[in-house]
Amino acid sequence: MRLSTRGHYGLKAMFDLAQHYGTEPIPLKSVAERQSLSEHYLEQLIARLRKAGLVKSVRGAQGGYILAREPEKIKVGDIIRALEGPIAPVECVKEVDPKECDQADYCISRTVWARVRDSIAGVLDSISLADMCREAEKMHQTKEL
Amino acid sequence: MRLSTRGHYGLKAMFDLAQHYGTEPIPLKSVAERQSLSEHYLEQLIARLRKAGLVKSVRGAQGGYILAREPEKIKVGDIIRALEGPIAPVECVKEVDPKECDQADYCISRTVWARVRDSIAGVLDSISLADMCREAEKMHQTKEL
DNA sequence: TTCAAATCATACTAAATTACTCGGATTTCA
DNA sequence: TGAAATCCGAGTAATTTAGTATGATTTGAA
Repeated sequence: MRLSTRGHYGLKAMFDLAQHYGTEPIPLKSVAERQSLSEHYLEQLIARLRKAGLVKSVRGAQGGYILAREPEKIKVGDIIRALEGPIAPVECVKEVDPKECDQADYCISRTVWARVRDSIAGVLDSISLADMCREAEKMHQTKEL
Repeated sequence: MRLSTRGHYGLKAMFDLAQHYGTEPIPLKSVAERQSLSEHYLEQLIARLRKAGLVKSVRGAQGGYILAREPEKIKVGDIIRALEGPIAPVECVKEVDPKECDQADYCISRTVWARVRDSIAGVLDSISLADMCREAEKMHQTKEL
């Protein structure tokens, strides 16, 4: 029941972009450094995020990446689906285009996995990048007291 | 965010044993046939379940497997943990012995994954094999009307 | 007593996936 | 014109997955 590093690193990168939202484009190199990730590997991840319409790129010198919309309107679920595909603990309850087996109608374990899927999606779709930024701010303040 | 077939098949097998609970030991061969699974592969899965104390084995002819306790007292979470290890979308929020990175204290994405983990565990630990048997019964009745 | 049905144990393996690296082409600001 | 950046595709070592193969051991029943 593991996420790959794609989702793991990708969320970190998007959170980093969210924390710099509203300024100039952020080069991947700086994201990679701050988050301690491989820049080349991040390139591949951000390509998926770009194709999913979650970030915009600015090419050339002084270029970089920007969130395609406000942090409030990007949910963690959007990011994870873009990087890892539809949420599904098992193939037969994939959010889109599930491959159901012949016994799907009678399969009780399938209903268990559907509940797990909904529970995961519920959490991921309830948290926005803006929520994460607010939590970071709160944590920072608590630390300073 | 996928479960391996270990958890997937393992739950099916345990559900099969639950449906036959209270009778004689059930040979793996019949479980494998009913659930359309490889018997040899199931052997490996059930070995883990036995080591985890969830099933008891009876060796020799007329032998087989029995749930180690009532279906009411075996949760899906017990089965999944025995087969897949501690529940954790990412390494740093493993239920036991998590490998936290240096920034764990400040890492906001980590708190996201902790919430996902708790949500998954909440669902899995709320469903017992007995619940699944009742649901199967209900489904069967509905179908007959 | 012997046979067959079963569990138990270990080793092997093909295929897929993961988590990258590498090399270079292209774009664009200064 | 050069440096900083994105963009693109290929390659790859390591790991995991999903089994298969082989055989030893146990035990109830004919």
